[in-house]
Amino acid sequence: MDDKNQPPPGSDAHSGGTGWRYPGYVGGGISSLDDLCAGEEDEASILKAFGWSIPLDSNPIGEDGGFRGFGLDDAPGPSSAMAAAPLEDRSDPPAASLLARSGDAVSSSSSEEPPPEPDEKPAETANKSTKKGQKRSRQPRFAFMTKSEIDHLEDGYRWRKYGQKTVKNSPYPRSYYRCTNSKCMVKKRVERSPEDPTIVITTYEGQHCHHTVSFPRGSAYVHSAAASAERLALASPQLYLQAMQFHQNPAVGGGQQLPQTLHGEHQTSLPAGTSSPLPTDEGLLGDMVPPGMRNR
DNA sequence: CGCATTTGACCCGCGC
DNA sequence: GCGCGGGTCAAATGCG
Repeated sequence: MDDKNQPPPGSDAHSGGTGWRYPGYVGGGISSLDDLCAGEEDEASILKAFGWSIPLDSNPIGEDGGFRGFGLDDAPGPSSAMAAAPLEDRSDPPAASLLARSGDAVSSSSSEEPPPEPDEKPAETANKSTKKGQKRSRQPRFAFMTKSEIDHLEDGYRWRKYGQKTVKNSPYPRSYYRCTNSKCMVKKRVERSPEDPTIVITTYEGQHCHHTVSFPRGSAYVHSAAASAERLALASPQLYLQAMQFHQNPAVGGGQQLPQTLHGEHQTSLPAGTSSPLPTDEGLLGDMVPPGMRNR
């Protein structure tokens, strides 16, 4: 433990590019963010919202990296492997498997879908075992890879790091973050690909039940395309999907072009794994989607 | 002072 | 049953 977390000095945050894939998305289920918080862990609905029952194969995007993302034309990045896929969780060789699986049978795992977790909290006796025994509830997860110098990409939410661990098949530590919103159970794991240190693998677990925190535009805040992309995917898979379709069939989007912020510098492989209303954050949309595409 | 990060310990599930 | 490895906790520490 000595390495990581510190972006190389001078590294200007983002760089590189990637192509990406996504697991497919089935909308619906949650009508508002508040529903999520209200339900406080209504895993069933969350699961539905995530739509993990959709096989990765349904991915409209071409095979391995065939698709390179929002008009990332000259994306020099390894257009091959960027992937975003529902994770089956545990016992998986992090990056390697993620990459490997992104192309094939992820469907089986996703369709298998983690049963709404019996989650019958055993007598919530406020003892230690409860905290931990809280049954490592398996919330749907999805991961995506971003070629970036920095580990913790800004995504519009505030995260508190609660742990860091060295993982077996990687020389890089894995960091664990939790949304600072007390009612929000979303977690996030960040690690670097052992194969390509320039790639950051971010795994989200759960879904935000609140809007993004203020996003200081124009500030020193890292406001990259990648960050925006992440936020978009997290906040609105539908929109995200549209954006993707748009990319593939410009006609869908009225032939407009995607914002330039998506060209160059930082590219992110994204999933469309969540379902929730759009964030109130206009900035994000402004970056990601042409006004005409916004559905609200 | 409040909040975020660090870090060692602990817990838990899984494979052997 | 045991050991391993991943995930989480929580006290200590740092920082704005």
